[in-house]
Amino acid sequence: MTSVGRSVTIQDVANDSGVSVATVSRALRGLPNVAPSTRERVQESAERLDYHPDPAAARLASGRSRTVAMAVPSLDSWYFTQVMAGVEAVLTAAGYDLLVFAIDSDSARRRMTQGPLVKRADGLIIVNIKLSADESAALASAGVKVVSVGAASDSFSSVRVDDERVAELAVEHLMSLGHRRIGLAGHGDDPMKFDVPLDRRSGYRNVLERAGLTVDEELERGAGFSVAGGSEAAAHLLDLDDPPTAIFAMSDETAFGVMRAVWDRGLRVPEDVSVVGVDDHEFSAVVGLTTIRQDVTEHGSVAARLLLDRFVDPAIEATKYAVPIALIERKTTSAPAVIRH
Amino acid sequence: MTSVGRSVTIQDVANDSGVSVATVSRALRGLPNVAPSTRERVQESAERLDYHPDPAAARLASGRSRTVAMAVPSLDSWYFTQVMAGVEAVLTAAGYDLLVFAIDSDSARRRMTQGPLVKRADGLIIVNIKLSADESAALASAGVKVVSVGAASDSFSSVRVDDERVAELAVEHLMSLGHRRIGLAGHGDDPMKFDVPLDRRSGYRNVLERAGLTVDEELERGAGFSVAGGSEAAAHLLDLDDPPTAIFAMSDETAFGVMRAVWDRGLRVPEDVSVVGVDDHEFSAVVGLTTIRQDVTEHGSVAARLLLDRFVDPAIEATKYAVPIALIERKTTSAPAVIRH
DNA sequence: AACAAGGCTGCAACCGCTTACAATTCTTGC
DNA sequence: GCAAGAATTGTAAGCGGTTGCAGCCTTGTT
Repeated sequence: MTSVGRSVTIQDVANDSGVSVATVSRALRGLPNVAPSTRERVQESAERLDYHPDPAAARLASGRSRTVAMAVPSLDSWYFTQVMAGVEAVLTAAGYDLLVFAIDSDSARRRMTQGPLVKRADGLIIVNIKLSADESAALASAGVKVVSVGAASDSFSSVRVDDERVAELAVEHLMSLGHRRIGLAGHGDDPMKFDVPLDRRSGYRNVLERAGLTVDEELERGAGFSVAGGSEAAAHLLDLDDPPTAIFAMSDETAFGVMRAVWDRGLRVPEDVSVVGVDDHEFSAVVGLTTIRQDVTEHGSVAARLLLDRFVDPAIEATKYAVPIALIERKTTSAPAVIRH
Repeated sequence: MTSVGRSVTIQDVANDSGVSVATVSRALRGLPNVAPSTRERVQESAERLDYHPDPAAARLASGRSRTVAMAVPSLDSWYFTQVMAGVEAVLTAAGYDLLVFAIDSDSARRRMTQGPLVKRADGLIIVNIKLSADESAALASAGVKVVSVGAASDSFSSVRVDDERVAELAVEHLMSLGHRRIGLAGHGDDPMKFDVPLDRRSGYRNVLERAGLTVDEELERGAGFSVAGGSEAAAHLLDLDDPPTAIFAMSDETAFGVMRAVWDRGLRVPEDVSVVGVDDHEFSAVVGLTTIRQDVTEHGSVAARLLLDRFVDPAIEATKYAVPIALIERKTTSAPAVIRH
C-alpha cells in the first residue's frame, strides 16, 4: 500500500478532455487563442483528475521557475523574519515559491551571485546586503531580477526608509527634551557593508550640527543590530568621563541591550539615561521603549510586489520605495536630570 | 550587453572532457563505477567551465528535488524563525534548498498536503502543526518524508521537548518558593490543534495534585503563544477574586505579555506576582525572566538531520527526539508576599 | 462563389539531466 | 594465452511540460 502512485500528468488531462497536451497547457495557463468551451472542458478535467503541473518540468521547458529567493544575513533576527513574513504572503498569493538563504559566509555569498542560486529562482530579494558592481552584473546577466530591502541601489529597485530622517526624528526628539549629550549606538563596520548605519549616523550628526553642537566621536559607538551589541556599546558609553544623558540606538534590539546595560549599572531609564530605538519591535510596547516606527512587514510585501511587477514587465524602471516612519513616544525618554549647556 | 547567455550544460562538460554526458553525470555526483582518472578529468572540466547542474532538469529526470519545505503557522514568531535558522544551516550544508510556507489558512493547509507542495519537495518539516491521519497518509503516499517539530506523531519522526516535564519544572520551582495559588497562561484552543499546550497543562496539574492541591480551572487561562495572548490571560487572572501569586506562562513571549499586564496594574514582578516562561527567548535575559530553557535552533537542526537521514535510508525507523531542558532562574520569581496554606 | 484573414488546435522539437541496458575494455584464474 | 567476470563508458529513452510553426475551419469580403 501507499505505493508512490504515478501522479497525473498533462497527458492524462489531454486524454480525458480529448485535446492535445499543447491545448491543455495553454488552456490551464490562461493563454489566449483557446476557445472558451475548450478551456472550460479542460479545466473541468484537470480539476476532476486533481491535476497539478509538475513545477520542475515547467521550469525546464520554460526557463522560468516561479520561485524567488530571499537572502538575509541571518535568520534569527526579528527584522529579517518580519520582512520574510511580508514577502511570503505576497508571493504565495501570486503562486510563487519562496526559497530562503542565510548569507553568513563568503561561500554562501558566492553561491548567491554565481551559478547555483541563479538557476533556482527568477528573482532575488536581498535584505541588508549590499551587492558589489560585479555581483550585480553577474545577477543581471543571468537574468535574475533583484530587489533590495534596506540598502539602496542604482541598478535595481529598493525599498527602505529614509535613514537619515529616521535618525533626525529620534535625535530631534531627544534634543527637544533638553538633551545635549547624546550617545549613538549601532553604526559600525557591518560585515555586509551596507549603508543604513552610515546614513543614520549622518542624520544624527545633522541634528547636532544644526543645533550648533560639535560632534564628539567618543559618543558614537559601533554595535551590531543586536541586544548584545547594544549592551556592549552602552557599557562603553556609560563608562566615559562625561557620559551621555541619552542614547539613540539604531534598532530596538540594540536599544534593549542598551537598557539592559543601563539597568546593570544600577541606573534608571529614563531618569538617568533616555533611550530611543528604531523599528517598533513587538517587545517595544512591552518595555515601553520610545522608538521610530517603521512597518517592517511592509518592507517585505512591497519588495515582493516590485519583483512580481518586474516579472510581468521586465522593462519597468527601477524604483526607490520609501516606507513611512513615525516617532512613537513611550516611557524611555524624558528630560535629563541635569540640563547641561 | 548583459545578454542572458546560455549557461553551460552537462553536454559542454562532456565535450570538454571527452566523455559522454552519462559519465559526466556519474562522475560529478560521486557515483561508483567511474575510473578515478576520468572522474578527476571531468571535475577539472566542470570547474574550469564553471558548470552547475540545472536543478530543474535533475529534478525532472530523477524525481528528487533536493529541496525540503518547512511549514509554520506563522513567520513572524520568534520560535518559528529560530527553528528555521537551525533547519537552514543543516540543509544548506547538505546542498538542499529550503522552501518556506506559512500555513495560516485552510487553503494553505490543503496546498501543503495535496498536489502542489508535494511535487516541490522531497521532505517536509512541520512546526507546531498536527496532521490528521488523512493528511499524513496523503503525504506518505506521495513519497514525501515528514518530520514534526513540536507535535508528536506515530507515523513520522518528531523532535520536541518533554512538555509535561517542562511544566513540572516550572511549577515545581514556583511551589518550592512557597507559591500555592499558581495561574496558567497559554493552553487553549490552538487553531492548529497541537498538543504542546495540553501536555504542559498536564504537567502543571500533575505537580499541583502531587502536592495535594486541588486544580482550580479558574486559574487556567487560554492564550496564544504571543505577547497579546499573555496580556489578555494575565489581565483575566489578576481580576479574579482570589488572584494567583504566580503565573506559569507557556512561552516567554506569553510571559512578556503577562508581565506587561502585571505592570499595567501597578503591580510588581516578582514582589506581587512571580512569572516563569518557557523558551529562553533572546529578551528573557534582558528583562530577567525566569524560564525553562530549550534550544530552539537545535529543534530545527535535529529535524533537518533526521530528514536527511531518512533520504539516504528510507527504511530508517521513526524516532522521537527529545531536546534537553533546564530551569534558568532569573529575577521574575521569588517567594510570594503572603504565604498561603 | 472564390478568397483572404483570423481563430483554434495539433505536431513535434526541445529543456538538461538521469539511468536502464548494452557495449567495450581490463583483469584474472587456469 | 584464453574465456569469464568485473570495471568502465556510451547509447538512448525518458521525465512532463512549453512553444514555434503549420494546418484546418470559420467568417466576412468583394
